Amino acid sequence: MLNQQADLNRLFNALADPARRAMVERLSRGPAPVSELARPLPMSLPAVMQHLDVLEAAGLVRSEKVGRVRTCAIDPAALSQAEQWINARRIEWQGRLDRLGEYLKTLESEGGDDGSSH
Amino acid sequence: MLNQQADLNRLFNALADPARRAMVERLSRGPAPVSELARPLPMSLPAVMQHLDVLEAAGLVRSEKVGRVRTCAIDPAALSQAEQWINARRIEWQGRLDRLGEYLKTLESEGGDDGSSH
DNA sequence: ATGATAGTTAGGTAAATGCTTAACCAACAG
DNA sequence: CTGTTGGTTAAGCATTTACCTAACTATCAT
Repeated sequence: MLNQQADLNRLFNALADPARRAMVERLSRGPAPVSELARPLPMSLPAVMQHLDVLEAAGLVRSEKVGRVRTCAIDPAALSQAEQWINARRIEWQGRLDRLGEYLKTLESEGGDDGSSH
Repeated sequence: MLNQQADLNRLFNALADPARRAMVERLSRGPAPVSELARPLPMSLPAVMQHLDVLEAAGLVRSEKVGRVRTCAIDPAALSQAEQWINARRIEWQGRLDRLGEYLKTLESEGGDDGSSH
């Protein structure tokens, strides 16, 4: 899917803000109402709402309103998407370094040359 | 360190752009000069340079200029910092869900009640 | 019904982002 | 020396972002 890209945009972008990360950190320890997410943050409630919108659009958080309180919770699936992208990159460069290491080792054992030829 | 926060800001922010991710993906497969990073991207060279600046500021990429060509390579350490943050969150909510599961299990085994009490 | 609590909407603003073009510099090739 | 390649700097511009305040709605308690 080409929208994988858009997903990652929203995801990483959501995580790029300290207030939003703080919210995710709080929610990682359990669900919470909006006002509790807002309390430690040095900004107005409407500002927190906007951050919450970003988090929901990124799929990191879902929320439901019952009575007059909206309770928020993390959605673990989204985070693991980001993790997967990072992981894929690690595999790539690690594989490359491994192959490079192998290559250097074969050079080493293939005769007494110190490799400084040119 | 409080600057851990600033680091994560720069890191996730750097990864939030598709052009920058494309550059990182390319570099995961091996070093490349600026112009090669630029070639597949639908934008001007100066624009690519700015993205490169962002990636370097985030510590994701380092580069060195020899002659007139600047060669870029990923710096694996930075990526794993992002990974660690994500991982820490996973541990938290997973631990919580595990404890919740345990709790539900004790409720279940503690008598023939189906749990729908009140 | 009155008032407090929890959240939402609307509208505005200052700063940051992601580009652009044009001009420029340094290295190397002929 | 001249032109070309690879990169860089500068300046400008449209859009987005991250806030704010003020006003408003809906629930719940008394």
